[in-house]
Amino acid sequence: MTIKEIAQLAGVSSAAVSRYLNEGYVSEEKREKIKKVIETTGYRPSAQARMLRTKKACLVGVIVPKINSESISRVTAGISQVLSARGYQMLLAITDNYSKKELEYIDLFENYPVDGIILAGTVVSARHKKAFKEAKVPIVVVGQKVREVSCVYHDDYDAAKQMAQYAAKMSQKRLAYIGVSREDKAAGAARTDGFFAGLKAAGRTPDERLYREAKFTMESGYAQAMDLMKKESDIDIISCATDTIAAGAIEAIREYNNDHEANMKVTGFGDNRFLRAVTGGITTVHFAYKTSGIKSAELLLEMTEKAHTVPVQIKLGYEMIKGADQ
Amino acid sequence: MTIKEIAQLAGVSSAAVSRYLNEGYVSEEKREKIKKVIETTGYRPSAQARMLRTKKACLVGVIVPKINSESISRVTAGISQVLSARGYQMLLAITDNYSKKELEYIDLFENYPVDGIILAGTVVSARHKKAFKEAKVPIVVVGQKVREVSCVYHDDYDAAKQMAQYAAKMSQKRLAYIGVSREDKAAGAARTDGFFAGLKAAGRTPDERLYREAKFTMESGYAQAMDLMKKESDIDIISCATDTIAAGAIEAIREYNNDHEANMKVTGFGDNRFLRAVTGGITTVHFAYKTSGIKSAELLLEMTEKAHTVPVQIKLGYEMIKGADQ
DNA sequence: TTGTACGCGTTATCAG
DNA sequence: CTGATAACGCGTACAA
Repeated sequence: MTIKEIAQLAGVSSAAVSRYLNEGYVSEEKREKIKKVIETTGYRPSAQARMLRTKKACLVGVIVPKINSESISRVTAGISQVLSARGYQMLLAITDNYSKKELEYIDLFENYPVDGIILAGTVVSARHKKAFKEAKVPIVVVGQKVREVSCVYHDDYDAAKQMAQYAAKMSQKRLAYIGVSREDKAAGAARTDGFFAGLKAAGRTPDERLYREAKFTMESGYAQAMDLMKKESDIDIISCATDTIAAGAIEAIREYNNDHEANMKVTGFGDNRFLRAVTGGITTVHFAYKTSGIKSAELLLEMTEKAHTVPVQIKLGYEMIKGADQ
Repeated sequence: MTIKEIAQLAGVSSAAVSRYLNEGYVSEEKREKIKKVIETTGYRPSAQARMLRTKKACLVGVIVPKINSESISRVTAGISQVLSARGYQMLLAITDNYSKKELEYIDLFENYPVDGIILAGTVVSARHKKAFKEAKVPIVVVGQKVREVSCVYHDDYDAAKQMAQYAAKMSQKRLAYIGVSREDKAAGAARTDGFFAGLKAAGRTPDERLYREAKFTMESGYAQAMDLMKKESDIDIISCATDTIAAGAIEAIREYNNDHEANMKVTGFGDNRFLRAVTGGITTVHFAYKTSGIKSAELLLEMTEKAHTVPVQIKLGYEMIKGADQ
């Protein structure tokens, strides 16, 4: 079904049909005819052809490191909500944590073309920044603070600082921290720095022997927590950079103590609902992930419409969630 | 940057550039020239224009009820893996469990047009079946058994039957089941029927007072488990239709017993990794969700390429996961 | 208000 | 092997 066929069936020109579908400017009489034909044929204009002509794709590319993660899926849900409400479609790309793929997808989407790109960033390298600068379409980074383009991020530093102070109060003995690579400025550098700043503010001296670095997986959290317990003694709190890592740590603690009650607490980041329900709640930080998805999508659409030039940085707050064990 | 400009810069025709980019059929001399120009300009052909011309979008529409769910995100990860390996992009639509939106998106995607649609189905109504029959592009349903189109689904009935027999062995007293709406043939009807069949096979008489129906959320699982404990006594096992519901039940049990050790066990479906790590593992069923995503994408691409006509039904097996508590 | 004609960036055809 | 040229389906100046 093309617009021409519809025009023929309705006995009008294709331009009239096009106008009927878009602006207006068509007499009541023809409007009726066209309407009838469209309804009986179930005609729907081709989005492709329209895009080619109008240069407006109503399409946004979303690049995420992985989809099987609560934080990311909440961000994605927020993005999707805004996009679909505004008639946009979402082209989703999953990079499996390959930084290189992020660049490939930015390139691919740019030339697709999409109207804009939302990147749920992990590591922002120099090559990323170059790509941001040269980008032909608006880009919004969510989850990381970036100077080159607009971004929506969380206050990781302050959250971690406050968390450390909480944890210091809870701890009678030694306090360990399992972080992630500093390459990730948000979950890595900011949380680690904030955490150690919090420790100092609480009058504690950070101890390198009590610091471990994990990947973003439960397995890795499990391994690092095990390592801590085997090599160090008198730890009563293991603070983790994510709830996923915390889940691994909980598993490790249970196993290390042969299912007996252990005198060891775990804290996390992210307020994973599953974890909260099942454990009764550990001390963690609630970040408004869905909100950051919503904000980033709104920001992006605004940029596509108004041709912004000045990058905007939006910092979202957080909420400490006290554990049931505290 | 258009193909014409590239052609001009390289001193060849646009057709030559097109051939260079696709099939071949271009002399070594010109090939060099074109290559150089493309590299210096960073030209990338417009996917839009290509689609319009070739009627091949290299685009697959994926419709899911929600993204913030482990099973769905695993399915999606599988789909994405296959699609990106084969050079396809994924257009993701989230329906928020509105069955009506599924139909809208099918319609939208069909006229987009996309090369095919994967529907992570929940409730398959008569209108769905009508849409399947009238579809102009291949459709694969994942997670539900459907006769009208190809599908990839899990053996929910047998899994539930076996689960009931396990649960019956574990139970000394009364055994409750929290299911979901029968409108969902897979997680609802099949699991419920299988479960009761398993109970009978184990020599138990199903008791309606011990059956509850929940939504697909922790909150709902929590509420139904609470209701069970308040109204019925001597329950020692609560089997749940999903791990998410099971998580809610675990929370309810903990709260009902004021954090004291309860003599009550929970089973689930889905083998949620988070739940396994944190609880030490409840008895559950592992479904190969990622595999079903992979299979459905492979099936769909095969259909787009070979113009299949006969629907294929793929049933995937399952694996019982014994709980640590058993 | 209406229809004609052109162009968006590609690929496919066909004559050279 | 190559280069004009005609589509693909739509939106829109422009003339009527």
